[in-house]
Formats: sequence, structure tokens, C-alpha cells
Amino acid sequence: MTELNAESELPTKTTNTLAKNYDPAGTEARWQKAWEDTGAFHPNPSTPGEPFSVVIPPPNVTGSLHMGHAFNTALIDTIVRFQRLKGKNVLCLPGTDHASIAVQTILEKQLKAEGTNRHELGREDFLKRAWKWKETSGGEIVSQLRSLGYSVDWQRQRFTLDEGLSHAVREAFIRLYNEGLIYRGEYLVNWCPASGSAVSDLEVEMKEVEGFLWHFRYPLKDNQEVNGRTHLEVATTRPETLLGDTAVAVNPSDSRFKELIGKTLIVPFVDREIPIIADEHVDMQFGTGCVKVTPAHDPNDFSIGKRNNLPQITVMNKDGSMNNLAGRFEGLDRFEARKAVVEALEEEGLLIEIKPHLHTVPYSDRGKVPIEPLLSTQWFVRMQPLASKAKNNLNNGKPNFVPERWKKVYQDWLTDIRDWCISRQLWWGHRIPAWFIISETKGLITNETPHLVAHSEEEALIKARKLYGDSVILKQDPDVLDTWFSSGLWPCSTLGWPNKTSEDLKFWYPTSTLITGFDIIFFWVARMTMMAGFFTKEIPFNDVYIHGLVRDEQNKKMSKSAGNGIDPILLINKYGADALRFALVREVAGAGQDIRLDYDRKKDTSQTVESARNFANKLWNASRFALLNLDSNESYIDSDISASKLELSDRWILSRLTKANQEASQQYQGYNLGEAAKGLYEFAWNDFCDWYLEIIKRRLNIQGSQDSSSLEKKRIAQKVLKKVLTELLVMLHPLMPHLTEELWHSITGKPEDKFLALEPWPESKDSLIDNALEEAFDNLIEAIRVVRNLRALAGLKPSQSAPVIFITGKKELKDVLNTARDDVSLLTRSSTLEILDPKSSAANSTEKSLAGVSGELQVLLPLGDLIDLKGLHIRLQKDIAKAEKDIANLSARLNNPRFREKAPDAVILECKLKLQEAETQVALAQKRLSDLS
RNA sequence: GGGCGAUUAGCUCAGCGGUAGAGCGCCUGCCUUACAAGCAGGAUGUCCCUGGUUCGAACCCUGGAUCGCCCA
Repeated sequence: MTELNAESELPTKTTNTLAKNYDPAGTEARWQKAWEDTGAFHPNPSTPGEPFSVVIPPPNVTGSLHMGHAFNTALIDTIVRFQRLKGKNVLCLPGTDHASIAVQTILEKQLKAEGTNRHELGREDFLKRAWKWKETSGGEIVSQLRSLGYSVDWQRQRFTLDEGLSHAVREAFIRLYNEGLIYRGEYLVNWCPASGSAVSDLEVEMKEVEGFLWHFRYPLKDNQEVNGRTHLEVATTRPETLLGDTAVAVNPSDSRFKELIGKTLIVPFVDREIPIIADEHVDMQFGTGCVKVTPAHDPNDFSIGKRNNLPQITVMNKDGSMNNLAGRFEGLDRFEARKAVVEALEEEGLLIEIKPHLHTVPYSDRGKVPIEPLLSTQWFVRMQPLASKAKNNLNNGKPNFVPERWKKVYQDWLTDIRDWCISRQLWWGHRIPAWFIISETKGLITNETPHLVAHSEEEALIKARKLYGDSVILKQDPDVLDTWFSSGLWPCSTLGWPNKTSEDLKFWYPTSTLITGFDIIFFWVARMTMMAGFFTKEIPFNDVYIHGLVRDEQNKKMSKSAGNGIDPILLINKYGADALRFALVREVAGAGQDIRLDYDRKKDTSQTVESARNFANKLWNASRFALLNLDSNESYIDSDISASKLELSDRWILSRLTKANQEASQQYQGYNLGEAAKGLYEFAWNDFCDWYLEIIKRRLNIQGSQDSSSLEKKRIAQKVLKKVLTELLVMLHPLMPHLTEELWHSITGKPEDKFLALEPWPESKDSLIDNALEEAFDNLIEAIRVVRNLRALAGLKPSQSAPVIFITGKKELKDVLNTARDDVSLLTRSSTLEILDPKSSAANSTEKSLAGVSGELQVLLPLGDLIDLKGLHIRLQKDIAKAEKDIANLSARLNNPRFREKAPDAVILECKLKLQEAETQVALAQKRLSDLS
């Protein structure tokens, strides 16, 4: 078969027609697969381009996609795709974290349902089961992320418990330990009775609750009486803790109690003798001025205890029940014990009163139960030295916060930093690489048992034998590390650290930017800068782009527990991933703000997303229009576009396109993603579709006799059309990747294995910008609007044509109307179109006309008897009223001598011009009115 | 107690010294051969209050109100 035959089989117009409406489902899945199958986003350090890298904040492996992820993903992917178009060698690295507590909670629930528990199962089998769970049910979120069109490198996907990352965690622990930055000690920690583990300060949420303040008596020993007192009155919100009290404190300068300091009180029920002590920190105004001190169960009391050498008596077990030191309350849950203690106090006549009391109670973030401060031995990271390094870097602008105000939040937290409790009494996670030499303490792990750290049991054994002899018996610490400990290493561990020869690490570290919500500044941003920063001596990212949270209609943060989440998958199925992405990004114009997504929970619809879907469809149809009007066997190379042959509208759209390009580029670059989206939306819909496409229809729709001049004009329009549309698709690609990829292939006819995603960003030539021309074009648009407005006023049907007369003395206006005469004629549906000078006799005819005025342009529709005189009167009077209001305003300003004296010349000149225009307008309109009567 | 943010059209939000904007919604007319998920036209505001700075304030500064968040 010859080439000629092959060609002759092609239809003359195009082979590539599009459906009437865009259907995202098939399109999106197809490109996601194509991108992934061809490794389009699997970069190589040795390929050209400056490095640009982002590690995604690892979502929790137990999670499913919620709107927060969708939002974060939309922002990250927009940035990353933009940088790729700009020619950077981009790595975007995905992964998940292992979420110790969350996973363990899920599994323990399962075990409970089966009538067993993890201790019966044993550590090894429990972990086997956990891994199995992870392989089958975990990571659902990862596949959901794909449905957003995330341009990450799936081949480099990481999990915090992977061998490589686990090695990094051990290495980090050992180094910090050896530098004296990790220590083990007995302190008061935040104990979560629900998960049976210590948690860090950050995992505690303070909640304001309606509680009570119980007032009761502490009798003096031996029924003593001092200054007429036989007892002290104390107030507490947690009566059950009195069983662990080891003192009552008063302020040393409180005259009420001076004489009592040093005397002895009896703790009811347990009959313990405790002293009355003086401590500066007691607030004389609060409660009774006497404070019961429970060093083992309250952080403030803990410090009072330390200052005054008080014993620490723990009266609770780790499950929140009372222990054997609680006397007759032993075995009761802490809240049952509270009731019982109050009842007992009452029985003994010690209870004085109960007052309702609003106070804050610490809750466990994960466990959703009140935290119990508990004395226990844990591992801690000494944060001060790490934080001060991070602060020094911050002074050198590292990292750079966007928006800048978050810098202070970060800085303040580093300043007030406290040591970080990193051990968790859990099994799922990185086991602490420390071994106890239990042979030194009779086979038990106590606070006195010596320990050492190592990468493995073998290594530990070798070390231990050297120190304690060959008969040592070791036992590894049973606890695991806080999940966030591994997250702190994420930016470097995922790239290969501690292997310093890793090509990825060398090329892409430090990463370019971290994109995350403000709720995670301390968890990730700070811990990453401190930890990754400590080990690599470099702050792990140049920029930190902090975004807001997605809120519901009630302005509440969306969360699973609040039950107010919106499932992004539902919205994707309904409107498409591109629509959801575009909606989310467009809403974030003011960077760092929360976004509120409207949502109809009954119908699962969102107007915001729907309007983004409509935009997608608009682009689809603009492309459909282009395909119907481009010959498929023409390439329309834009270098063929000869400037001299461009029409006014061509030069206008090219000027607008160039500006849209430059603005979008700048906005994307500066993290003003919402602005980029809005700007492109406006350009695409208003400039390109509403005006340019309408205008070129005249040139494209030539039929019948096709002389060479009209064919030439058509070709020019086709070339410009193709250029503008193609470049628009590239610029919108970061926001709507699937749709643009699809349309780009249709328009350019590029093979399936070429991707828009990997194209270069369109070049912009300043020479194409023509401000004077844009202004002239605006006047044209305004003139057309006035005509349309008058036609609507006259009640003319869109299909009905009517004569139009423009009258103006302004030369530029006359010129542009003449130049674009054919276009104006078409867009105003005029049967005849005249452009007259105000002095001409035709312009002063008194024929009944509809008249409108805009600036120095007068528009007449000589419709004779068709005219609705009343409507015309109203219209003209409205014009006059508006212009007169302007005149009043403007002349007031101009008549103010101080204004003329101080305002810049340009402003004054503008005022004068506007005044002149408004006066002309009033004169013209009044003349029309008098003509009518 | 300390700090941050918000308050502009019915709703969601831009604008941050030169006469108030967008999208959605609303009203009127149109199935005009790309698009009714569309086209054309239209209406809509004490820019939270209060002083002050300025020729000029939605925008800058005082003080206050309301809502939301963070840290103690």
C-alpha cells in the first residue's frame, strides 16, 4: 500500500473527534497507568536538569484517603509537575509510616474478638500477624493516592519499617546515644492507659472539660490544734490521687498558715504522715491556698517534690487501676476510685464541699482517654542541643517558611523545647537497639541494670563479654521507638542515608521543599530539621510550604473521629480527580489559610468541585472545537506565524497568552497556586473561549468560494488557535494532569509514549506583549457589550439582526472599530454597521433610536417603532445618574487644593480624564433624551 | 496568661493606600452547528465597630467586638 493510498483514506477534517462531554473516569485511569508503566516519573540522578526533590509527608499506613491528603497531594503534585515542565530533574518520593499505636490498636481489637490477646500470642507471632495485616489491608491509602494522578516515583516508594529505614533508625539511635543525646531515666511521663504506653508531649491534647473541685479536710496528726486549726482544707480535681500524697504545700508568705509549716498531717484511708511544707509556687489566691502534693501523679507536684525531697508514691497500675498502695481502693479503675474516695471522705466527715469547675485535662491523641501522669523509666532524647542547632540554621534562613509567619511558631517551639520521650511499650515498631546485662541484676531489668547499644544482638554480646565476662546474659529492651523518631529521618533515610555514597542522597538531598499542614510543624518539620539536620549537617529542605486544613461547612477540621469527613473518592468518581484537584487548589489562593469545602451530604455533591468539573468540560469543548477546525494533516508550526499577517484578535490573544504564561509561572514558583489557577481559569474561559474562539469563527467558517486570501486568513487563525490551546494545556497541566494530557495528545497527535507531563514549559516572548493593543481591544469589547445590552433592552432575539451605529470623535476608537469591523459586526449581529463622526449629519439624525453611551462612544440602534421608549428612558436616565455621581466625586477631589498639591500627577491627570469622560457621557445622554421627547 | 489568624455581595473567598472584585447562587432572554456541565444580559455591598495618620483608607496605626486556632 502506498503512502498516498493511506492518506487518501483519512477523512479530510480530522480523525480525532471528541465526545460532546468530558468523561474523566476512563481517561484518568488510562494515563495513570501509562505514566506508571513507562516509568515517566522514575528519575535518574544522571539525566540532565537541576535537582528538584520532594519527599511526601508519609501518611499513616492504617489510613484511608481523606480530604486532607487529597488537598496536600493536590498542592505537592502541582508544584512537582510545574518544576518538571520547567526542566528540573524531579524526584517525588512516596511512602507510608508504620503508625505503632494505630496498627497495634487494630490488631489488638482483632485478637480480642478472637478471645485472645497479644501476650498469649507472643511477640514473634504478633509481629508476623502485623506484617501480614500490613501487606493485605495496610497501605490502601497508597493505591488511593494513585487515583489523584500523583506524579511520584512508585519504584522508590518507602515504608518506615523497611530494612533500609530500620537500619537508619538504629544508626541514628546509636549515634545519638553515643553523643549523650539519648538517655534513660525515671520521670513522670504521659501515660496512655488505653494503649498501655507512654506517649510524647505532642501526642497529648489539652481539652477543656466541666469537672469538679472537691474540698476536703486533712486532719493534723494526733488531733493537734495549731492557731485554732485541727486540719487543713485542700481542693483537688482528682481526689483519688490523695492516696499518693506526700505533702501539703502552702506559700511561705501566706500569713494564714505560717505557724503550720513543718507540722504533720494524716492522709486519710492510708494513714500516712505527711509534712506541711512551704513552696513559692503555691498560688495563695487559688482554692484554699493549700495544695496537696502528689509527686508521682502530677507534673507540678513532681517538681515541688524534687525541690523538697519528697517521696514519690505511685498508687496506680499501668492500666489505670489502683495498686496495692491504694489500700482499700486497690483494684478499682481510676474513675471508680475517684467516686469511692469521695464517698469515703463524706462518710468520714472530711468532705467540705463540691464545686463545679472548668479545667483542662490532658487527653491521649490516639487513645482518646485522659492521660495519666505516671512515674516510669523511659528513653528520652535531649532536645536542647538539637534545637539550638536548628535555631542557628533558622537565623540563616534555613529552612525558608512560606508563608513566613509560621517561622515564629517553629522558632518558639524550639525555644521552649522539652526532652522527648521516645520509648513506647508496644511491639509494632523499631525495637530499641539497647541490651541489658541482666546477669548483673539477678536476671531482672531494673533502673540499676547496666546496658549498651548495638546494631545487633551479636554485636551487643561481643561488647558485653568484654566488659562483664563471658557468662553475661543479655536481654534486649522490649520497647519500640516512637513512630515519629523514624519520621524525623524520613528526608534522608528514604534517599539512602546512612549510606553516604548513595547517588540519590548526593543528588537530591537536601530536598527542595516540604509541603505540609500547619498542624504538623512540630511533629515533622521540627523533628526533621533537628534529626535529619543533625546527621547530615544540612537542613533537609530549602523551603517549607505550610498550608491550611480542609474544614467542613461548620468550619470544623475534617477528621475521622468527628465523622465530618468527606470521602475524596466519592468526589473523584462523581467529578473526576482533575476537578477535585483544581477545586482544592483554586480555593487556597491565600496561602496558609484553611479551606472550606462546600458539600451536600445528602446528595454527595459539591458546587465548588462541580464548577471545576465544568471548567474541565469547557477545556474539553474548546479542544473539540479546535479539532473540528484543524486539518489533521497540517502541523501548524508556530514559527510559520508571520507577524504581519496577524489580525488584531490574534495579536491580542498572543499578548494575553504571554501574560498568562508569565503570571502563571511566577505564581507557581512562589507557591501562590490558587492565584495561578485563577489566572489560568480566567484566561482560558474569558479571553480564549469567550472572545478569541468566537472571533475566529468568522475566519474558520468560510464556505463556498474559497479565495486564496480567505484561505490564508483561515490558516493564520488555525495556527494561532493551535499554539494558544497547546500552550494553555501545558500551563494547566500541573493542576489538571489527566485532562490536559489527553487533550494534548488529541491536539498535537503525539504518540502514546510521549507525555505532556515531560514537555518543556512554553517559552514566553516579551515582544508579543502589546499593552496599547490590549487597551484598544478592551474598548472593542466594551462597544460590543453596549450593543448587546441595548439589544437585550429592546428584547431582540439573539438570532435577529439589527442595524448598529457607532458615533465617536475619538480617533483610536474609530480606528479599532474599523479594523475589527467584520468581527464587531458578527458579534453584535448587526444587519448594517456604521461608524460615524459626531459632527456628521447622519449622526445627528433624529430617527427613533435606542441609545447607549460608554465613555466617548455613543451607540445607536435605529429600530424605529420597535423601540420600547419607556425602557430607553430608564436606560438613559440610569446612565446619567451614574455619570453624575462620578462627576460629583471627581470634581470634589479636583476642587480640593490639597489634593492638587499633594497627589501624584498621574493620579490627578487620570481624575481629569475621567471627569471629562463622565461629562461627555452626561451631555450625550441628555441630548438623546431631548431628541426623544 | 502569652501568641497567631479571620471578619468584604446570599455562600466561598480575592484585593492590602488612588472612585469595591471573582466564582457559585439569584433574575431575564436564548437548545446561536465546541460546550444547557453552555451563551448573552442584569441585580446585589454602612468592606465588624471605634478613633487616628493621609489630599485620599477595605487597605496603615490606637482601642474594642465576634469567631477560630496554637502554646502554657
